[in-house]
Amino acid sequence: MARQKGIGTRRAAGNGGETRLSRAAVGRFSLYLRHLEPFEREGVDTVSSRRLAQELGLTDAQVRKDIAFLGSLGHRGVGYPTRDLIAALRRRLGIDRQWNVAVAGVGNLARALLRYRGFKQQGFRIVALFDADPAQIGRRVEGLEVHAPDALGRIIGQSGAELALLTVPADAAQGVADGLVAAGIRGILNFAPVVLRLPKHISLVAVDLAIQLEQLAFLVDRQGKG
Amino acid sequence: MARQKGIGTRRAAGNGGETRLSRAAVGRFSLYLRHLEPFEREGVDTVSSRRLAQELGLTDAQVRKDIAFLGSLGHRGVGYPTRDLIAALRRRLGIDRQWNVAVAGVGNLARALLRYRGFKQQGFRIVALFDADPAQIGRRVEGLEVHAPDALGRIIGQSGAELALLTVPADAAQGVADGLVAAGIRGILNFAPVVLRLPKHISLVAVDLAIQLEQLAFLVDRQGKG
DNA sequence: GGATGTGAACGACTTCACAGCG
DNA sequence: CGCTGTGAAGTCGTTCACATCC
Repeated sequence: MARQKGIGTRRAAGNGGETRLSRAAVGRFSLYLRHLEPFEREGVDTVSSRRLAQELGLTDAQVRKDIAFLGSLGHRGVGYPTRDLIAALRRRLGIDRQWNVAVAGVGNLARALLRYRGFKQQGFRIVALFDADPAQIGRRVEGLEVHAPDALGRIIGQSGAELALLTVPADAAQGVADGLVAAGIRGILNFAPVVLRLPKHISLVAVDLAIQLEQLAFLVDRQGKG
Repeated sequence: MARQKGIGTRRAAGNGGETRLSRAAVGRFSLYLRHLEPFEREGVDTVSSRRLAQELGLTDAQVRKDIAFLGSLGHRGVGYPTRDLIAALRRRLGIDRQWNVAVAGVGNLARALLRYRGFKQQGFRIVALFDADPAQIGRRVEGLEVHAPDALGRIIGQSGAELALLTVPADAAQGVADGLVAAGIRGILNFAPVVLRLPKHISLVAVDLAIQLEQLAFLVDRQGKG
């Protein structure tokens, strides 16, 4: 609707060199990072694109293309220095520093996330909890006090949280998300099965568990047929 | 590696008409389905591609292309009948029947999934629980007994579970997955942060929470810069 | 008029294939 | 020789634009 008409979308000259960093590639960066971290501890100080590809189920060319976005840190005939590669990945992913995280909705999912060691390991620190249930407010979960929704603005500001995990019921999600945005949160990881409407400057990643399970059912169903 | 060389991968004739159903499209099917179900209850008996697109943040052309995979069930000048569209989506997703699901690893994440109403609503029924912790074995969670890992073969067979949710710690994941496969499971939804190696005939969907949070950090980081 | 269905254009991502260099 | 880095080719998915039909 209301897009451009005919010739329109011409870009600079030819196709140049610089391709943009694709979203899919960013997901693989996390994969590389997690896979490399044990290597560093085990003293594997060099890794080839072939090895990474095989162990992660990718092609070697793709691994090299991805890593090329981090700069020229490989050595021809040898491979990539594990240490440098990890550092470059962390920098590129924006996790070469600590991120403070708020959690809205303290149910089982939130508790699972609170105990998940992977977050802390990658520099994510959960600093604030919120729940609408009066029975939860004031209680402590994993050492953190649960706050009422009307404390969002104050507590988010104090805690320095920039990211939020949204684990409230579907019908409350949009309202709570709006509150988080008003409180100054910059990005939301949404677990509620609804499509959130947020201002453009707020980043959003959605994880929908029912959709994943449906995808699995589809694949199995398909496997059974042709 | 060890791929084909030159001419290789030729496909039937030209490019014909039939395009394959993309993975991304399947994910959107779930989205459409969830969005449409309330409409049916509210008596909205027709819906246009434009409306769906706007409410889900897509383009109308994409919605039409997706729905075209389900057959020609729209009426020009009118839209799609909600009821038919829902039925076609469920059939295509393979959820026009019940799926029995086993859960391996009864931690907080599993408990969250057990309570998640969206699963049951879409025809997924959790029928068996497993955990390696002796303190859990024999206890009941949400009405289901927790079984020891060595009962996998017997219980999976009895319960008729075809899908499994894998919510065990990373270092146990591959071993438990192998056990699930040996027990006759046909698809695994993996929450452990490892890349599983499975036989080709077993379907796999992976949900990695740390990766999602890292994506969010990347987006926020990027938004802050250029 | 209004909305579907769809070839064609477009753009994004992946793989190929090889030059370049340690 | 082995492995990286990268244009070029290929594949896949999305958007455009319009014929078509109620």
